[in-house]
This record gives sequence, structure tokens and C-alpha cells, in this order.
Amino acid sequence: MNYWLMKSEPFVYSYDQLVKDKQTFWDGVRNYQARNNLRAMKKGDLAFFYHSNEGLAIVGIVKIVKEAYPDPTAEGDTWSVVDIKPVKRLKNPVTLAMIKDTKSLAKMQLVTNSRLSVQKVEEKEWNTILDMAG
DNA sequence: GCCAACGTTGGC
DNA sequence: GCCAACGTTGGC
Repeated sequence: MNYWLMKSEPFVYSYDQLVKDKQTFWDGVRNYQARNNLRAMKKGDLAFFYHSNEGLAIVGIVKIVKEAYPDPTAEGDTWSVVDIKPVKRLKNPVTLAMIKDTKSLAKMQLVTNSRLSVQKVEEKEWNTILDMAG
């Protein structure tokens, strides 16, 4: 089982919207690294849902319910999407500033490669963030 | 709104 | 295949 982190600008697609929709396909990824991460996801994997630009925090957890298939919004099968559904909202969002202040999280791609929109999260990091969320 | 970091494109 | 130019992302 692997852990991931997916980013979205809340005014484009927020965690609230996902809760409302119950389930969605994660489209719009146009970066090879991010796409490869999407393709590495397995059904049942969990991912943090991060709000970029506004909020700058991990706000919730989502579950991968369908593994990668061709992005219906793109030509051909170069790009992929996965289906996700909300698991739970974090009691206390974990902000980027908090993550940056935490030594054991300094190696997270969120810090070192902030532009990557789909990232892998190590189990230790996952648990640390869960602790921080209360 | 600015700008740094990064990825992609295209000329050579 | 290199690298300059350009576009996009995302933090501040």
C-alpha cells in the first residue's frame, strides 16, 4: 500500500467539492512525473488532498477507487486519470508552513519539488502528518 | 502581482 | 543532443 499527495487549487476543485461529488476522476495532469505517479497508484491507496495557491494546506484524505485509465479529457492515451473518493477531512489542516517547520518532513517533495502536482508520500511522513492533524 | 523554479519546445 | 527562450506553477 502506498501513500500519495494530490494538489488542487481550491477555486478550481476543492475538497468540499469532492465531498459533494462523492467521487471524481482526477483529470488535467499534463506532467510526465505526475502521470507516472498516477499510473503507479493501486486501488485502495490513500492520498492527501492539498490545497495550493489558497489555503496552502493538506485538508483531507482521499482513496484511490479505480486505477489509471486514459484521460477522457485528452487525445490518445498519453495522459491518465484515476478515480478517487473522499475518506475524511483532517480535523486540523496541516499547512505548508507547519511542514516546512518539521525537520522529519523536510525531504517531502512538497518542499523540495513544489511544482509536482501528484507526489509520493513515505509512510513515516504520512503518519507524522496524521499526528499533526490531531 | 511578482518572481523563482521547473518543464517543454524548437532552432541549430 | 544541446541549450536558449518561453510558458506554467505556486509560494510569497
